[in-house]
Amino acid sequence: MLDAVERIPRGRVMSYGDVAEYLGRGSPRAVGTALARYGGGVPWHRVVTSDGRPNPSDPAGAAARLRRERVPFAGERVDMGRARWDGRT
DNA sequence: AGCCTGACAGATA
DNA sequence: GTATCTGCCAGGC
Repeated sequence: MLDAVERIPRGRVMSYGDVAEYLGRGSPRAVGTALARYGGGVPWHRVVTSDGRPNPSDPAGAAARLRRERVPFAGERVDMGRARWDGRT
């Protein structure tokens, strides 16, 4: 479950729905819940919403980390389509 | 089992 | 652009 998030390369991000799809099971909510409960020790800041907005919990911190990792930003949002990771590295 | 809540997503107005 | 509705899965009571 969380390994999917751990696999997200530097400079890329994945939406909750993408993680769920990548895992092949669950739903964005399940991913969110799982991360909220067991999300310790994983680059949770690389998980964003489908809009490209960082985590509702720590948007500022996540945005800062993402910027630091050269994640393509589009204003306050992450540039999905470019930063979105398919899972093929 | 049923009911409520939550780090979500997509459609519609 | 925002606001609302519905579907989804997991966890707590």
